Amino acid sequence: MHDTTGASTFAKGLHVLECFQDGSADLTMADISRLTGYDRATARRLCLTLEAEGYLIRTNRSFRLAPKIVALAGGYLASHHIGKFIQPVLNQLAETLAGDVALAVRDDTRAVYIARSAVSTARLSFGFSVGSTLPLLPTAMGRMLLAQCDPDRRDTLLARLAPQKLTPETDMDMTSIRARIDQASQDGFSFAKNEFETGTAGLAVGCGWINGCEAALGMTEAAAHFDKADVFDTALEALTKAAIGLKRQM
Amino acid sequence: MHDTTGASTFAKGLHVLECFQDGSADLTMADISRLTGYDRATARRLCLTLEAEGYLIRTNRSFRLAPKIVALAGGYLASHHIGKFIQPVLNQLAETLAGDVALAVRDDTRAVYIARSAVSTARLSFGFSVGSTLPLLPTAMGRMLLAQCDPDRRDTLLARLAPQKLTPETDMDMTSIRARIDQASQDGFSFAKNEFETGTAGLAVGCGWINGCEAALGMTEAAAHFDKADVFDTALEALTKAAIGLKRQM
DNA sequence: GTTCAAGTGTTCAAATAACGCACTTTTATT
DNA sequence: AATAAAAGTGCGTTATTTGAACACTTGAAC
Repeated sequence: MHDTTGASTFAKGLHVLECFQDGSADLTMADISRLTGYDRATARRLCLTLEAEGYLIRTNRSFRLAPKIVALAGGYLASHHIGKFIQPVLNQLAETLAGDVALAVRDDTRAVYIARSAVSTARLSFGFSVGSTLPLLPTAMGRMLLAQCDPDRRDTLLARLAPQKLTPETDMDMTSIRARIDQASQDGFSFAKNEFETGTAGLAVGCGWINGCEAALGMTEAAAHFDKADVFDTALEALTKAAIGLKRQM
Repeated sequence: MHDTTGASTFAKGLHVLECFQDGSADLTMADISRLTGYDRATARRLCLTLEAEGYLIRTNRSFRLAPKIVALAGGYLASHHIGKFIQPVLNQLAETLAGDVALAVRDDTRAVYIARSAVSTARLSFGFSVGSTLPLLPTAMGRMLLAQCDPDRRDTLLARLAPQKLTPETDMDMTSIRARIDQASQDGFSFAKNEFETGTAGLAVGCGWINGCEAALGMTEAAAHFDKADVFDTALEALTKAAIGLKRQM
């Protein structure tokens, strides 16, 4: 039975690469065989190919990602002018708000940071960087991204997603989450506090589409920071303005 | 003739992905077939697999990178604590120097930016981002990376590299370049001006190794900026101090 | 030092996935 | 309408991938 519309060996190899996605530093061939479910011999061939092609580095018996993968991501960032046009806007915004801001796009059921800026006086180092991912349901970013999807797409996605209790305050009720997304769609912004990580809050506004992917611009801060209404309003206004500037360039 | 120590189909697929590395926005299947030399049918199977796995997005007949590749790069960055520990140091440094700083590692014959920070008052937007690559020979970053290689590795690399005339001032003499690298190795820093891009200069210091890859910390500025000796000295000192702080965390 | 468990390397015949040609269809251009 | 370039399809051939079996290495425990 031939399926001439795909290369299954290649797909398997990509699955091996994806094992390293969540930052798990070191994986042995045996780990990868278990994670992917492929035979040990198969996992071995794929790992060796990745090593030969410069995507993995081996030390003793464990493999790690090589920086080559970052260069590939650079292709995405360059083709969308992230360095040249987007990043300066985010730097400006971070300084204005004296905080931590990021631009994210939706990749299937998660948000991916594609640019980020923070001032050194930021109260916390959240540990996010370009390439960091966030779940869609419990974050302002994620909800704003969902709010930007057309209704069909949004329904399809929501049907595939189930809330996970990340903190005591994570909203676990899909009806309620759906309502917040609808609200975000109307308001043009979304706010979430203590739902993803206790003590932190996020505020996000829509930012158009990047090559067909919904984009959102957001700010992450200590939860208490947004308590004063004027702080919230200032941030929202600055984000909104910046988003308009960004949309013009994409 | 079997070679059981590799998966050639997988390697071909990776080569297809690499076509998008240099920021070429859109490629058709025919483009990819030409670029890789693979039969059109082969290129098609690989492209469709990449699309199905979420790495490429198709619009009409052209493919572009999807943000998923950025999330994979995030795995590299997270496993090396770039967001949490390295980035804050770079932010601080960029503010101190009121400029554009970056941490790069060597990936074979090029430098890859793995973190970057700039203040919004920076005179120019150089257009670099995480994932941007630089040639090793005509840049301060690249020379500093080569300076950190052990002599054997350095020789092997230099034998594979040929200078390219990027500006009228690009040093094209390998003997001279080799001398500058030796100098960098002794001094602990490297400086290059107008060799990569007219009007810009770079200053870089060594920054240890990240998972076996040489790393360097550098600053990019308008060429004239470094003319005053005290500016140069201040920058060098700040870079050196920051590099020591970074090395402690890696 | 010995034992054991877990991981790794190697081989080979069988299975099957990939190949690439030839042909058709679609799309854009003139 | 005519043309060229790109994309999609089917299929016999080929060669790559597969996975079980066996051997080797490593490191921890005792």
